Amino acid sequence: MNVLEKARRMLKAKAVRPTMIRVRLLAYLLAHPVHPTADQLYQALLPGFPTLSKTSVYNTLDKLLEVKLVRLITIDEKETRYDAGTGVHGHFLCKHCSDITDFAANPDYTGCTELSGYQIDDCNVYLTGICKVCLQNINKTQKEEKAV
Amino acid sequence: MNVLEKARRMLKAKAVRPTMIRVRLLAYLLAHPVHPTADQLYQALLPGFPTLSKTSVYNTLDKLLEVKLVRLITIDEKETRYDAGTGVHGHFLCKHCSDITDFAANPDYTGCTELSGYQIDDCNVYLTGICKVCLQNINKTQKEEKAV
DNA sequence: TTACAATATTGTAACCATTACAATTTAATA
DNA sequence: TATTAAATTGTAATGGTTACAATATTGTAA
Repeated sequence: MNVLEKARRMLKAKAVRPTMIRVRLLAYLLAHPVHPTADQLYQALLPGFPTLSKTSVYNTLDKLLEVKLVRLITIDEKETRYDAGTGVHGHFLCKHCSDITDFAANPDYTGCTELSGYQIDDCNVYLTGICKVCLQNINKTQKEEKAV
Repeated sequence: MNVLEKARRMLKAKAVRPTMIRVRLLAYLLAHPVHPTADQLYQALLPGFPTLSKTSVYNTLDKLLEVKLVRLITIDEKETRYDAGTGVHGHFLCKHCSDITDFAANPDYTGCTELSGYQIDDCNVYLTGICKVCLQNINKTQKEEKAV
């Protein structure tokens, strides 16, 4: 089953009309788990969908958020990112290359005294730092500078 | 020691000039751990500091962030909030009343395979849901509606 | 199929938090 | 006091997001 069909079924399962935009946008998110911004989604879908408007991207994302097929990621305060990845997982933002890496995280705060009696609907774990690749590049550069 | 003096000492310890704005803003954050927005800080400080400008609030926050006396909270994608609370703790956002509650959280992801070799500098845990008080109000309202 | 109503999409303009920048003020040092 | 660096301010711009009205599309029923 290709990703378009998969997206179509996911939408139907949530009783959301599987319109062109919705299917394509969800399919893109499923096929490209890189947490794109709204603008990146717009730019990516535009070639295959020339009548697409930015507003429609936002409308579509709102609808997908509403039925929880998509999650918001606010790890970067500059712009919101979107993720169709299911299941709880954390996000690591590299301050050097701005890439976001997923990692396994399923924290349990039900026993937390401060939150006793609270209804917890959603959980996001955001880490920031420097990723492996950037660390290696930085080390390499420093050695070269020393050598000079 | 009052909170202004405490703020002054914290700034000196970080080698940041304890200017009027910085001392007052940090003191306000220490005394009001409610995670205000930049605009809320501006409105709160303005009466006691009529020449204050919005830009200065942002500049001051940037400086305090730089020396890590303040943390960013991006749990709400609409606007950034600021927190002078020290130590790792999580934030719970009530979707009903928009209040943010702190809770103890000190997750350890150093053993996480996906992040092996990564340098982790900062950690934020964001939960959303409905707080105790709002849950009780909702229940009360529902009972009253049933009674009618 | 056709007509109608509901829903979805689009373009434009507005909104608003944040930032850029240049001018002014304040503070530190000699 | 003079000099210089740092801090503060006001204005204008930036840019992601949203409001809204017009248009297009879809689903349903006759």
